[in-house]
Amino acid sequence: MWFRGNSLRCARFARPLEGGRPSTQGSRPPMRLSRYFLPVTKETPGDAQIASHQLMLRAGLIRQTAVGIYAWLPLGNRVLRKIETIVREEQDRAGAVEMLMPTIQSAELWRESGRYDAYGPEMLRIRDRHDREMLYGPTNEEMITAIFGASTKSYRELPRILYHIQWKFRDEVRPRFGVMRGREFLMKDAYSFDLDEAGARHSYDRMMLAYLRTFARMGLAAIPMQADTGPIGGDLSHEFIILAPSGESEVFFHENWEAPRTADELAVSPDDASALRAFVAGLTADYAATDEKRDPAREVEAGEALRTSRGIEVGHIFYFGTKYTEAMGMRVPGPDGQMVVPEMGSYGIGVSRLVGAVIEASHDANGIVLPDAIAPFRVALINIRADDARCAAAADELYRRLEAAGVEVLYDDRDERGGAKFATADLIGLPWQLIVGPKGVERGVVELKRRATGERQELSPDDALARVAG
RNA sequence: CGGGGAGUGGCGCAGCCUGGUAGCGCAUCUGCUUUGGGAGCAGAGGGUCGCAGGUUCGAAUCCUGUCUCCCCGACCA
Repeated sequence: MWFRGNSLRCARFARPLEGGRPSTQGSRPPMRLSRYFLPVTKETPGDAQIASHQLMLRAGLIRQTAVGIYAWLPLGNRVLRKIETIVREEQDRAGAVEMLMPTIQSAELWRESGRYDAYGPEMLRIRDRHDREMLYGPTNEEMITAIFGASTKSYRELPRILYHIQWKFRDEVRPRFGVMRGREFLMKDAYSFDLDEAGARHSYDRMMLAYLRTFARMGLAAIPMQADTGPIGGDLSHEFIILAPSGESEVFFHENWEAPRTADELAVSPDDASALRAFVAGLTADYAATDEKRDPAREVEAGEALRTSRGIEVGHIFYFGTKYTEAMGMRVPGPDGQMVVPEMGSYGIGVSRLVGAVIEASHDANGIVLPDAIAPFRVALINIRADDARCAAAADELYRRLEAAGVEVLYDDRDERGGAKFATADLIGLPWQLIVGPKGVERGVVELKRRATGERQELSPDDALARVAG
């Protein structure tokens, strides 16, 4: 049996390694390009159509393994994790509680809500060895309601917002655009449980704020737009759209939405329901709607300030009342002793989709231009003369100092020509390039280039470090 | 699911119509020269042409089946 061989291998690995290793190597991933796995290509792969997909393949972020299914290579994985971390921090800040539910679910759960038959062929259905019907979860409303409902015995345990960040699968008829419309995708989905509609609105506003902050931190202008609630049902719903020419849908909005908000502008406390309501109402006062939800009257009102664009959906929040709590039989005794069916909302962010969406919104002719907040490394350290001892020593020294200062650095120490290294650095789009060359070393300076603007300056190594660390 | 297209060294492609020693560019390896924006020259390695049948003296090429992938449409985070 395969597991016997496997356990034998495990046993071998369990033996202590001979000889010692420097502790830093054990605890830190290699960030020297000569030991990294970054398969970049000069030519554009034939099967990618849009810029972000082409660039993600060329820059060695992903590889497709089946239609709509991607492996995340080291650099892509780091971007994914950066985004995930921001999402998590803002969920936590909003008062949501993280958990983790499985990818595989039982059909029985979905029969309770009636969605097993309703969902259609987008659901990947599988059978286990006992011929039990299972599925690879496309979402988790049923599961969270079953779990949370089974252990919640009083109104005193409400409200709650629970979330997890987990892989989902939807068997799209036609996957395309790389990770932006894959079949397997990483998603943050949160579920709120409240005693009444007023409470549910507060939960909704908490998530609205968390979403605005999440996208603001990524440097994205993500616009909350009135949206259809889709097959999931409900009446209060916003899609978060970022603008990009290749977006999947047409959107209409007031020009005030064009400037990205900063997280500082969104510093209201999520716990004060009425203050938050007022704040969110103010923020969302300007018109913004997807194609299906256009409002001619408000567009006339916006007048000259009305803008239209293509957009990519990166998040969706909606309140849908008692649809699942009712179907799954969740009830708790309320303050007056009467049974109450909790009000729910659910809130998704397409984490893996965001990687593509950000790149779609931020690239140029030379490659990806990553926002600082989600860059896999902050600095590309480039020694343009690997054979020059003085350059190598200067670059090695900078590498050590950057790491010591806690700056995430990818050190291009490969035996390549300068041009190839510049091209790679531009392609992968790290925010800063720190360039060490013989001319500069001669004069005791290094060159610092900002990827987004192309702006370069010569600085002493000390000043360059300070600039990059700040 | 309907319509269209493609599978040929790691990547991008030609060859197929008209069957006869499998080619080009990039990448890789070796040597020399080069070294601030994907270097030059010389040499080398690497492909049972997606897979399975069939036709034929002979199949990348023709026929049948099958798998995989791409594009357009309807659908979706």
